[in-house]
Amino acid sequence: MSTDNLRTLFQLVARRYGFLNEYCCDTCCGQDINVSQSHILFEVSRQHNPSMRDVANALGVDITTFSRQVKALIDKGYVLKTPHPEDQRVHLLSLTEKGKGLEHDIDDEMNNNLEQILSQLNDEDRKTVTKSVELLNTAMKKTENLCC
Amino acid sequence: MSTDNLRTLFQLVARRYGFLNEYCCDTCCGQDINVSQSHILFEVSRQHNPSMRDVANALGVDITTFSRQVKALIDKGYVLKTPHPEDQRVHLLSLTEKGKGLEHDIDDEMNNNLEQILSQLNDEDRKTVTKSVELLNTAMKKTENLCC
DNA sequence: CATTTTATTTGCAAAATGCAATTTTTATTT
DNA sequence: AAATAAAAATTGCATTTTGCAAATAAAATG
Repeated sequence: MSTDNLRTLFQLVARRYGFLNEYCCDTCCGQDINVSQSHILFEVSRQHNPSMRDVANALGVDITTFSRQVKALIDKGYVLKTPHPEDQRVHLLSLTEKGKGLEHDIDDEMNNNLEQILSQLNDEDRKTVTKSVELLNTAMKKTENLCC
Repeated sequence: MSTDNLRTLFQLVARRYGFLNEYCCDTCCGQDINVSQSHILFEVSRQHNPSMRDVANALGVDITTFSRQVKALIDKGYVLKTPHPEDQRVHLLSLTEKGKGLEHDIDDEMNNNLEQILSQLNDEDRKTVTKSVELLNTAMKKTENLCC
């Protein structure tokens, strides 16, 4: 069927998914936040009161760049930063109601678009893909030491 | 099994694949080129004598930024730019031998790492994943109007 | 032949990046 | 308990990246 190697297939899917991310980020918030800021919303929403470092590490970005992006999100009213009750060095991140709203909108839009993509497949293929993404997550998590 | 929604699963896989990309790019060329330049190598290698615009469009990047990144790749000896024989406005891109070598190294490294990730799966799951990436590519290609 | 369109490049200003150094707080050592 | 080291986060600063607007050059259109 396809003559492309594994890397090529992954590369193209990742690229197209990246386009979808940009598109949904734009659609949901105009130009109020950029894509890397939407990644921060996603990760803060996923984790429970993470520290700055937690999120920066998860996203694989430099902590100093991250610090400034978070400040931008705070200024825009999407994120809160509260000192850790037992360790004043640490600042915990959370989403404001506005931030939760935006993150929810983006998540919705992304899921809708992914549904639309998967709707091209028959039920069996669809299940195959869904299962594969889970398999991939598990396998990649185990192999995390490969890159970072 | 997993309680994450579709978007979350995709987001994490895409993120991890991005890490892999950075890692392989670093491993193969030190700091001689950056990740977006490696994307250019990948795309120029895939297409047959594409124009500037062809590649910029495929990668979804602004043509002016692209123009400068290509210039950097030319200066480093990875890419050639030759005028289109029938339309002097158009410049065709190709890889030098050095560029082909680097692209090949990165491709190799990426495939090896992906193999290592998939090696955690049994044969059936592995086939499931491989087939899914192909299915996804096809479905995403058809739905391309969604975002760009 | 004049005008428009297309491909690409540059000017320029804004944004993002990351290293080094700093500040603040906690942990460790003696 | 004082001194030192380590950790979390921020800021200074210089470099790189970005993208819009304008410019250039060549082809297409009228």
